[in-house]
Parts: sequence; structure tokens; C-alpha cells
Amino acid sequence: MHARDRRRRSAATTRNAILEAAERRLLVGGPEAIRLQEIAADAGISHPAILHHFGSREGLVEAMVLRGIGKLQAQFLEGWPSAKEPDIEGVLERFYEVASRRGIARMLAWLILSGESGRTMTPGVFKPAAERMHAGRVRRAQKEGRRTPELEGTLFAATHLFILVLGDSLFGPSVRRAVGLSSGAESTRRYRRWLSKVVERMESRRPAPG
Amino acid sequence: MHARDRRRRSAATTRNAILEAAERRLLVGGPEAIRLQEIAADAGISHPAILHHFGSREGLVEAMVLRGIGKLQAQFLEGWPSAKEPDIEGVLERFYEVASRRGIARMLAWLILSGESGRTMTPGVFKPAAERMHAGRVRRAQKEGRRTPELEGTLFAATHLFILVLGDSLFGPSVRRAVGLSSGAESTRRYRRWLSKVVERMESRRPAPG
DNA sequence: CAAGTAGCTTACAAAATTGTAAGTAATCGC
DNA sequence: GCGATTACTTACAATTTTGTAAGCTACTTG
Repeated sequence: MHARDRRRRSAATTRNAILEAAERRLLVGGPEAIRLQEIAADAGISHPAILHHFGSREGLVEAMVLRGIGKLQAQFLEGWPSAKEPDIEGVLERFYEVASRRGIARMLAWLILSGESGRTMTPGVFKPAAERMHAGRVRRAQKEGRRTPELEGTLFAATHLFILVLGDSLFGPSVRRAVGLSSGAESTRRYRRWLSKVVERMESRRPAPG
Repeated sequence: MHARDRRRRSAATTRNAILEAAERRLLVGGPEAIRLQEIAADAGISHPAILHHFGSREGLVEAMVLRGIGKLQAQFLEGWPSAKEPDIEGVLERFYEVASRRGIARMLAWLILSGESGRTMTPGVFKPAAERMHAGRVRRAQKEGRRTPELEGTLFAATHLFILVLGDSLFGPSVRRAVGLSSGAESTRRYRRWLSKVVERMESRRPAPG
């Protein structure tokens, strides 16, 4: 870490290392654990280097969040096929992967708590996902001779799906414990399997009224 | 605020004023807005007075959270009748009242993010609520001649309910915007009506498999 | 009514955190 | 090869924030 022998990593590589370190910190320690010095230490640099790359702490946060939102939607789009019926359990699993394990739910929660969600969760960011979902519903309704479902219902269902996964990722473990379920990973798995059955039933019959 | 003319409020009154001020701050400004000085200013006292009453910042946080959890469960127990069938829309409304408007969802989220959920969200705090729900299900199953539902299913359903409301309170507005719905209160109301229909359908048929 | 308790204040200490300034050396474009 | 750029460092400044010390006075209790 001395003054000689530097510039081995490219800017992109370092930025990435910083973002990863910051995500890990957020995941285990919460918002208040995002401290430049600690992240810098994790990434093997000095803290002003972070400011060099991201301008300010806020800049770092914004970068983290944009990346997270992108990942979340990418998983949705990859998991929700445009031509055939979605495998709900698979979709949920993909969602959980990014939301829980990769900490996106925590990140969004924190973002919303700090009131900064406006700049990064811009209107319509999840529209591609919602539209693909609607296209599928319309297609199936036509095939089965039902009348075309309304867009609003699909948007509600998409909202519901996102909220389920994000909510479970954040609140799930605590709520399961509070409700009297055992707190292990097994309990979580069973709950999620139960949940995908519930969602499947919702999706397999015609969209709910309203 | 001078040195004379003090001791008008009782300890309980001041504690309350502090808690209310802190909750308001958390609601509008997020976790990082819980700063002793600002809360003290809101409550019309000096910041060491808060330390006097709660010992430390952490003590204040713990008090806030315990109060919040109590309120949440109280609303559930008040809303979910022990003898007759629950009015789902009414229950959800009560839940939303504390979770959204009174900021409990944000509080829990923050608690979980900071990793301090263990001390306050103790195992079993929501058990009374879950048990009442199960009693109702068992009663109805007997009346309708179905076989007794398993406890785990009810616990999953209770978890689901809590997560739905907490998740919506926290993530709902952002997700609805991101999905392409209008961001107004009207859209939120419509979503919640849709949601209570969905939950009603879930509760009115036999518990989901698993 | 005397003495202790408790609510609360002012003043201060300590620590941590973001951000800046200035410089150094690796790398890139020519 | 040479200058410009750029990744990064050390040292430092500024501010903020929790917490402590000590004291004052309203209220309570023997």
C-alpha cells in the first residue's frame, strides 16, 4: 500500500471492488456500516480513493443502488419467459437470490428510509418486467378464450410479487421468528415453497377482481 | 428554556414527547435523522435530557421499537375477532394504520437493517396474534366438516400477512411507481382493495397446500 | 420544614466521519 | 520518449454527534 507500485487495477476494477465491499458491509452491518474508511480497508485502498472514484459518499450510494435495481430487473426478465408460461417457483428463486442473498432488499429499504428513493427508483424502472408479465397474461387469456385482462390488474400483481419478495427478504426472518416458527433456513425454505404455491394459484386462475 | 421554571412535565410525559418526536423524525427523515439534538429540539428540551431518560441513544431506540411492536400486535388482536370471522379488509386497514401511517414498518426495517432486531423482535412476540388466527381456522374447518388445518400453514399465512403489510408500507410506493402505476394515494387505495380481495380468497378456501 | 430525589440545563470532552489539498508515480496518447 | 492524464496516497481540516460533569431548583417525603 505504499506510494510506489500503484495503478495496477483499472478504474473499473477498483470501482467494482469498492461496490462489492460496500454491498457486503450493508448486508451485514446495515446502513450505518457504510463508512468510507472501512469500505476502503476492505477494498485495499485508502478512503479518499473512494471519493476519487465516486465523488462523494452519496455518489457511492447512488452507484450501489443503480446496480442493485438493474440486477433485480435483470433477474426478473431472465426468469420470466416472454414466450411460454413462467415457472413461478423458479422466478421466485431468482428473485430471492438477488433480493436476499445479494442484499438488494436491504439496499432498497435503506434507500427508501433515507428518503432518497426518488432519484434512483425512477418511475417506470420496472416497467419492462411488468409489461412482459402482462403480455403473457393477455396471451394466455386469448388462448383460453377469456376476455383480455386489464393492465391495472397485472400491474397490481407485479407490485404484489415484488413486495412479497422484497418484504420477505427484509422482514421474513424476524417475522417468522416472532410468529413462532423456527428461525432456521429450513423454515425459510418451506415458507417459500408454500408461497410459490400460493402465487401459482393466483396466476393460474384469472386475475383477481378489482 | 431557562434554568428556572422547570419540572412541569412528569417523567412519563416527557418520555412520551421524546418518543413521539423521534418517531416523527424517523418517519420523515429515516434512520440517520434520529439525532439527539434534533429530537430534543422538537420535544422542547436539551439533548442530555434524552440521555437522562433513556440512558443512551440505543436505549431510546429500544424504547421506540418496543412501543412500535406492541402497537402492531395490539391492532392485530383488536382487529381479528376471536369468536367470529375476521373482516379481512378491516384487519388490513388497521394494520396499515400502524405500519404505514404511524411508521412502524419503517421502524422495523431500520431495526433489521442495523442488525439489532434480535433484542427487540424476540421469538414469539407475535404468537398471540398467530394463535388467534389458528383458532379461527380450526373452528371454521370443524364447522364446515373439513379436517383440522395444520398449525404450520396458519403460521405461514400469518407470516404472509405481516410481510404483505409491512412490505407494502415500506416498498409499496416506490414499487408502484417503478412498475408504472401512478404514485398518488388513489392508486395505493386501489391496490390495497385489490389486495384484500386476494387475501380474502386465500382465507375463504382451505389453507394452501404444503 | 429539612433533606433528599429527580428532572433538566449549560458547558465541555472525545471520537468518528466526510471531505480537501497537494503530491507521486503508473499509464496512455502521440 | 514525453507530456498529460489518472489512480491513488498521506496529512489535515471541519463538522457532527454521542456522552459526561456538575450544578440548579421544583417537588416529595420523613
